[in-house]
Amino acid sequence: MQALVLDNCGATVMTVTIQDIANAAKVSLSTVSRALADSPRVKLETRRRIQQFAREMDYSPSAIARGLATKRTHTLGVVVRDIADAFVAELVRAIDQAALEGGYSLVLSHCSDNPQRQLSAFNILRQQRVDGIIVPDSSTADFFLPLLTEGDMPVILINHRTYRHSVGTDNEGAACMAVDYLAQLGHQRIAYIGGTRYRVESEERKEGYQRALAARGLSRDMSLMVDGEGDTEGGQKGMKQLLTLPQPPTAVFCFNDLTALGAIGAIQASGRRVPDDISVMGFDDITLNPYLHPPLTSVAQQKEQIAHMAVAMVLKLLMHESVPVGQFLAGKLMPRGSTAPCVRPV
Amino acid sequence: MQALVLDNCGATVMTVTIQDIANAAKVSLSTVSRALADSPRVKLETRRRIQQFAREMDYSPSAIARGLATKRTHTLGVVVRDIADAFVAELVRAIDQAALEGGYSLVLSHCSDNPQRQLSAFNILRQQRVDGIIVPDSSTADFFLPLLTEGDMPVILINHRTYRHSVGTDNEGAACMAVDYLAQLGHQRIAYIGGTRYRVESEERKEGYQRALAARGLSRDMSLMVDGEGDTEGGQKGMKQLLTLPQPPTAVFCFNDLTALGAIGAIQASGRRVPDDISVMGFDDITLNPYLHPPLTSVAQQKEQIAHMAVAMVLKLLMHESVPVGQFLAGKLMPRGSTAPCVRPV
DNA sequence: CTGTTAGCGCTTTCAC
DNA sequence: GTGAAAGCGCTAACAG
Repeated sequence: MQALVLDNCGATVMTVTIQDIANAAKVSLSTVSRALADSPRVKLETRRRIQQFAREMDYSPSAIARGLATKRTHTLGVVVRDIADAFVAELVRAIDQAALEGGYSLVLSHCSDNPQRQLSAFNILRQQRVDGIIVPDSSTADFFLPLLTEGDMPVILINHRTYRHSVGTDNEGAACMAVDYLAQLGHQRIAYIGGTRYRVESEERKEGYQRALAARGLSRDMSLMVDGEGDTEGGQKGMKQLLTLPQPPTAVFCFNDLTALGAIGAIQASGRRVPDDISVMGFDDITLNPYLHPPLTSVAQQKEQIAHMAVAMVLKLLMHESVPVGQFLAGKLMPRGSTAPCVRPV
Repeated sequence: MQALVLDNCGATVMTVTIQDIANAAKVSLSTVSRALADSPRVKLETRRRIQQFAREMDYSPSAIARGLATKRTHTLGVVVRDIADAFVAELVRAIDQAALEGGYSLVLSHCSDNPQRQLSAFNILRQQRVDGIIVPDSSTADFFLPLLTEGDMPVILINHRTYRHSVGTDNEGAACMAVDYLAQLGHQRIAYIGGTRYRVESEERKEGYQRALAARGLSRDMSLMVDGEGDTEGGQKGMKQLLTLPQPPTAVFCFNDLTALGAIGAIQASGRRVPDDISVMGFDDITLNPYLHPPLTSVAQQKEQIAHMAVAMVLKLLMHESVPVGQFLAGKLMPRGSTAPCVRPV
């Protein structure tokens, strides 16, 4: 191994540095630095030679030293309440992909529902000197907003329209489309189970829900609008509440797919069937949806696009380029087996 | 704001350094360094005073500078094939928790099924100088193994028994328990849908499956052992194949929950019902299981413990302490609605 | 085209 | 108990 022969530092497990390569190639340290950056300021021949040395010596640049020198770490912080939330995970996957394309990697930080953890998540990312932060889960946004305004680190929130740097889905429009679809199926008593943990988003979807009802001339019944937390349990509770109504809904639009899953559980537990007795519809369109039983009707968010936009926006902010104002993409209706025409219209 | 008054470096957005604090407190830089590390070598009073300054000036230590100086970044790399895989996500969540407790944060890197991405995932983590790597998803292990042996970075694989630094579940034992449970329900024709992507693990679970059959005196029928890839699609395909058998199984044990979900889909598509006609059982016990319809019977892996063991092991390896040989915990049976007594024994 | 030098922000000997 | 100074591995002026 060339590398070993040339290794002039006594220690054995010492990682090879740019200096080692310089010694080996008998050039100065800065020439190596330039050569590795493929700078045209270095003669092509020496450049190749140096790169060859680097390869032979199995050189791996220290991102950390580079970060210290350039004040850019090429890392993005990602703050999630819970990576095990399917939609969040899918978003993070897309963000990682987009980040990789831009030469960035991800530092993941959980913040749970706990203010203390949220603070420590933020501090960790700050100390790690990530170049920017992406928050794919709007349920944690309320906490971060205050912290962010004072810092200079670019932060972008996904699906948090009230924040200036946000991208995501047009929640209201998408929800309206969803509910309109239920109305088209002949449903007249359509309920909404919200997701209080996602304050802003849930309100937007509720707006869309109401707009669709109004457009179809359906009356708005406050008892059909209940709260969930945005998870399976919340959906279950919300649905139970709806089932106690003198006249339960024939269709329910849920804040997200997890909520819908919980709702379906409650419906089946009450001896009713989905979609025969009650149609259920979710939001987000997690990849599991087609494999659920019944397959869950939902409205899909354009995760890949959103992730790309988010990453692009952080990078622009980083370059002090002007960024477009929040872009919110259309949702896409995904009709599946959990919804069916209303068999007993009022 | 005290901090602003004391800020003697011209620039406005300059982050405060240890030097700034030293100037403010009128002590030397090294004293500040010690004080912030709460070293007893600094007089308690000055220590407190310096810490107070740090707080007022909103000082955030640069993990990156510290890393360069100490050669410890306090970050752990996590390589996943797909974070959107529910079990992986849950494991990562637990790892993050355990890492946080040890003062570590996580760098997430996707590697997909693609050798090129796998290599780049590895290189990114190497360049980022993570202190160690945890691979929660054994499906990517085959690729990493070669890379790892030559490096000096501690790497631990979860559920990859053939590797020296591994922790996880006793796959064979857990699978045996699972199949025994099905046998107890009166099933005699029990199938296994494997997960080829998880070569080692799938073989171990298949061993357990066969051991349980043998222990119950049930004959081993090769046609009842089919392949899946370890995802929903694979489960669907595998089940379809089983349904074409002259005498299909009355119960099927699946490599994991996703596979089981796919299998259930195929069963229902064929007009049969779960568990009435065929019982289905998964593995991993993802959190969604109780909310599926029918709720999925599974065998749970002790995710939190495993994550703790994994993190503890990397840290020990890092300290050059001796590590225990692979610890593989027992699985836990989680009987739910997707399995039922066999109604038509042979 | 290449080399010299001064940091980046921190830790850590070594002196006093 | 505190300070001075070297160095971690790299980049980026500034010279030549």
